This record gives sequence, C-alpha cells and structure tokens, in this order.
Amino acid sequence: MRSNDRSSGAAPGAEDVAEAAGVSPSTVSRCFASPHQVRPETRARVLAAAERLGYRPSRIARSLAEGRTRTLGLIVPDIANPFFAVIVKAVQARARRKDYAVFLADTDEHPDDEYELALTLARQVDGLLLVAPRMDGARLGEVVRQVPSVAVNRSVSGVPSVVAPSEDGLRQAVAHLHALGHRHLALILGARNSWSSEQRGHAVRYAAEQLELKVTEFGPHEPKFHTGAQVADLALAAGATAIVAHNDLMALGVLSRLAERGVRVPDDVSVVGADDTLLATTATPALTSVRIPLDALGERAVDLMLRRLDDPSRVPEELLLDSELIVRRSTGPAPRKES
Amino acid sequence: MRSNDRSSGAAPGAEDVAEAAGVSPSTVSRCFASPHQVRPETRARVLAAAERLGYRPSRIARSLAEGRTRTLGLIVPDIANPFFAVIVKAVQARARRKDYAVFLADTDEHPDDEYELALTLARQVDGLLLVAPRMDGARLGEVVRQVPSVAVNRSVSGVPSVVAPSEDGLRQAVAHLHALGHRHLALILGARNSWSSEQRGHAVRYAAEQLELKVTEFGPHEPKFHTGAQVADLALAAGATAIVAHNDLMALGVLSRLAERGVRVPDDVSVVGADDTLLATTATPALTSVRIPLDALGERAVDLMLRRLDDPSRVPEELLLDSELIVRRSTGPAPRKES
DNA sequence: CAACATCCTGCAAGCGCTCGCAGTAACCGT
DNA sequence: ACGGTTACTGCGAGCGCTTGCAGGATGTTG
Repeated sequence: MRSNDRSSGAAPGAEDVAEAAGVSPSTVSRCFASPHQVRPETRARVLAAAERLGYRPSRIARSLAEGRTRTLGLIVPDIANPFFAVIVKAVQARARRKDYAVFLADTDEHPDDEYELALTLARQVDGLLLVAPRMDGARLGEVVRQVPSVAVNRSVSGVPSVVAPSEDGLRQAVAHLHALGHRHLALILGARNSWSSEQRGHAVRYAAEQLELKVTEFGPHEPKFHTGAQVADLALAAGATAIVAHNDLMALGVLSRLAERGVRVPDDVSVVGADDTLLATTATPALTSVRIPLDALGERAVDLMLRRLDDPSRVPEELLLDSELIVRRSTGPAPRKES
Repeated sequence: MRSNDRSSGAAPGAEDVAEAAGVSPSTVSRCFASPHQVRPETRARVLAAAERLGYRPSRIARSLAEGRTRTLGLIVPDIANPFFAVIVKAVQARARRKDYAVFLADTDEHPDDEYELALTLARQVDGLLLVAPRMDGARLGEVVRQVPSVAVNRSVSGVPSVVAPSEDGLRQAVAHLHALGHRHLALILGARNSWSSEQRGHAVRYAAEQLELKVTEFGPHEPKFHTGAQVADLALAAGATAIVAHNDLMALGVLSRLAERGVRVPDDVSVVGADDTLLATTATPALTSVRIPLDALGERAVDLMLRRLDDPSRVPEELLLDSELIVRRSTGPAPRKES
C-alpha cells in the first residue's frame, strides 16, 4: 500500500525526496532545518527533488521531534467584536511573518471556557496569547505556570503583558471637551468586572477633577449598543453636554438615541467613544474617539512571546502602549447656556 | 533529567499516568481514545490518576500516530472585516464543539498568500475552509486536490461549498423600494473580481427589470467606506431616490456623505446595505440591509467538512442558504416628484 | 471439566521528522 | 607522506501516542 509509489496522491515524505535525490532522509531534513550544514550542491539537488515532488515537511512530525510546535495559541473573548478582530489580525500577521501558525479560540466571553481552552491549548502550542482574559487570577496563574503566556490588555503581576491604558487619550478627550466649553460630562462605564473599564473610569474621573469638570457616571453596564442608547436619555436628563462612552459601540448607541430624539450632535451634545474601531470612522457623524494602537498591541504581544520563548529566563515585562484622541465630527463647542 | 519526576514542571505523559495507575501506557491511551474497550474500574483508576496529574494527551503525538490532526484550517481574506469575523466565530464555535481546533490564516486579501497558505496548511490540517477565496480556479483546483476543502461564499464546480447568494434578499429589497414608490435606483457594485459582487449585481438588475425600475450602476469599486461616500454624490446627480450598496460598509459611506450634504435619509433618499453586519444595526439611521446568515455559513461549512471527512466518497455538494431583507430606518417612501 | 468464546490488557511497531554521534572523504601543514 | 582537521552525510534512537496482535483471565457450554 503505502511506500514509494510516487505517483500516488499521498503526500510525499522526506524519505521519498531522499530517494529521489540519492541521499538519506537525514540530509533532506537538514536541508530544511539547517541548510548551512549541507553541501550547496547536495542541497540544490535535494531542493530540486523536493520541489518536483511538491514536498512539504510535516509540521506535525517536526513538532513532535523538536518538542516545539511553532504555533501560538490565541484566546479571544469575541472575534466578532471589531476591537478584538483587529488584534487577532495583527497577531496573525506577525506570527506568520515569523513562521508561526496560530490557533484561534473564541471564548464567547465565558471565563470557564477560557480556562478550559487555555489548558487544552497549552499542550499544543509554544505560547499562549491571552487577550483581555476574563478568568480570575488563580486560574490565570495556573495557566501561566503550564505554558508561556502573554496577556494582552490586562495587566497581571508576574505575567508579561502588553497593555494600552488609554489613559492619555482619555485625558486628552477630557481636555478637548473642556476646551470646547463643556463643564458637565456624562461617563458611561463598561462591564462590571472589566479591568479596562475600571482603568478608563479612573482616567476620566481624574482628568475631570483636575479641570474642575463635573462628571456624572452611569453604569457599570454591559458594553452594548442598546445600553448606550438607554443611557443617552439619562445623560441628557442629568444635564450633561458631553458624553464619554466606554467604547465606540456604546457611543454609537448614544448617537442613535440622540438622533431619534432630534438632539443634534455635536451642536447640542458632544459624544466621545473609545477604541477607535471601524465603527467610529464609519459613524455619522464620525465619532471622536480614543485610539488604541490595536495592531501594535497584537504585534508587540507576539514579539514579547517570541523573545520570551528563546530566552525563558527573561523577566516578565509589561509593555505600555499609549493612546491618543482622534477628533472627528461628534464633538464641538458646548451649547450656550439657555437659562 | 527527563523521566518520571512527577513533581517537575514538565507536562506529564501517558507513561506517567500509566505508572501512577498501575497499567500500561496503551491502556491509558485507550481510556481516552476508545473508553469502552477498557474495564470500567480500570478506566476509573486511570482517569483519576490522569486528573490528579493534570494529564492531557498530546494532540501532536496523537495526530502523528493517527494520521489525522483534528484541526481545520480556516483561510479568510480579512478578519477585521465584520463580515468575515462573524463567519470565523461561527466556524470556531462549531469546530470546537466537534472537538476540532482551528488554524486561522488571514490573507489580507492577497490571492498569492492565500494560495501559499493553503498549501502550507494542507499538510497540517484535516480540512481547509476557504472563505471567499480570491485565488484563480487553477490554483484552487490544485489546493483542492491536496486537501479536503470547502469553499465558503464562492461557488466552484467540483468543490463542496456553502454559499449565500443574497439573491432573495436583494429581490426583496428591490420590491421593498418599489413598493415605497421609488422608480430609479442607484446600484453600487463591489470589487471587480468579486464573485459575490457579480451575483449581487445580477440579482438587483434582474429584480429591477421585472418591476420596471430604472437602475443606474456605479462601479465596480473597492468595497470601502470612502468609495461609498464618493458615489453618493454621483447617485444623487443621476436622480436616483434610492441607493443599493454592495455591502454595509459602502452604504455607511453613502449615509455619511448624504448627512454631510444635508440630504435626509430616508426622507429624501433611501439607502440599502447588504450583509447586515454590526455596522448596519449600529448606524444612524439604522440601515435597511440584506441579511446573510453568516453564522450558518460558518457552521454549515464545518458540518459539510466533517461529513466529508468521514465519508470521502460523498459527492461534492453545494449548500445554498437564503437571505432576507431586514427593514430598518434608512428606507422610506420616495419623495414626491418636485417638478 | 475440557474446549472455546469473550474481555482486557500489554507488547511492540510504527507515524515522519530531528539530531547526537560516528564514519568517510577531502584538505593542511610540516 | 602521515597525523590532524574540517566538512558532510548516514545511522539510529527517539518525540508521545495509537493500534493490530497475542496472551491471560473469566465466563460459557456440552
């Protein structure tokens, strides 16, 4: 059955190439693994044969033998969320460039699945990229102990991570609104246990305090479109002239509700989003938003991981990326006092 | 160095479990692979030991031995595109439920990378899911010959595929506009070589013809936000009262430009998108759009693949999913003739 | 109670590649 | 011309699991 029947449909093995090139399988292997160890002419012969047969070394077998998979695991709460999608894309691109494949796992925001997936993937990848992990510290610790990991957008002591604190951007946003004459802003918080929501809340509160701006808080809320819409009315009732949302999606909810009520943006109310996703740029009016360097987040995470892999002794570092405010059409001068 | 030092950090192997449970490695293996072949009490003992040691079988080794990887390759043009993101999510979820992992590859819309990636992945997955493949027929054929494949959203003869022709939905859209009194609509086409763009063009043209609607076409265009915006002016100038865009993103571009010019939607002009992505639901005004069952696309693709895998003799089938119009706020009665 | 079917379990041979070790040939210096 | 290098290449032992085959223990039947 199986053997050197070249013509068959079965994928050729190193052995077939070896035979075709008149060398041993080891040499074929070396031609791919460490080309410099093989005499140029031999190598040429082997490569030619490989090419002719359409040979591609089996990564599976190689992984088993080498003890490393050249694969990264990527665990994400929700790929359909543009925020994460961009990170995934960046990770994927970077990894590929470094000749790493990526296993993608979407947890659908379930911390349990997250944990389970992490453990499952642990054995079959060289490293795990945990994007905005929801699982608790204990479990996270356990995962980290089993497999080299890098956390993205969540800072955990002892775990290398790359984080964009969006603090700068939010400060800029508050300053921007202040400069436009706004004196009372509404802040819409994100999910209850979200690390980033807390960070953002702090940042806005602090910045507002510095400028003696009044801020009314709403939430925590699931960061959904409809919750944004819902809060819009409350914010208006509270008398805020500017609304800063936890993320773009919520900001769009606000925009939508305001339009429905005939409230003009930015004439009557200004709205600021966060993350600067596709949603922000395609909104009407285009959304002023705090840009997080999402692609950089992904890339740096991969880099960090790779560096870590070939020098495990390296101390866990935490990379901070900074954010910036992107001003678009949804923010403008505060309306004149009516009274 | 390496051996049965249980306490060490190294992941435990089947051998360790075997020893702990007082059986042979084969038995341990069987406990996971074919549980019924092992006496219940023995199995319990083994599973307990495995649990205690935190043993997880190595998928790599298993793959090598079994000759199958329990992994699906998923090749996508652009994960950051919400359209594809949803498909990816569905595929991922479905695959996981069936105990398959998924390798994700983003080609960034490059047909060459697509081909290369497909060939590379071919060796390390059981099957390949090609989402909206851009590569030409010849190469596609070659890929298909090397590895079981399923095409998503592109119909290719001889290749099993699952496609949502969006024909129904577009017909509904045209009928909807017609019923609202529109008699002249603008059609914005997608990318030049896009299979789906052609399909959609045909569908709209045909439906319009049936209803004796005048249609002015624009494009083909890269399906981007700004091209949508650009075309908005042209469509207006042409006298269309309704605009059907190739996808939601372009429709949003239209919306944006119209708002900028003070043209009211839907009072002055109606706009219809396609794909019914997140963008459509979060737009202001919410976008009437043709819904494609994206998640079903992904799920069915996986199902098709798996069925194919355990019965390779099965003839390539093409699954057609149907689409429907989702009416939202961006479409309304045609404005009265001004003349 | 012998003869045989039935269940479990262990043995050992791979799966396709990597890599340490050893053998061979070509090359150098003196 | 000979010992010592150096540069390649082949050998063979795994990597951790699966699985056909065979042996031992039990159970069944006449």
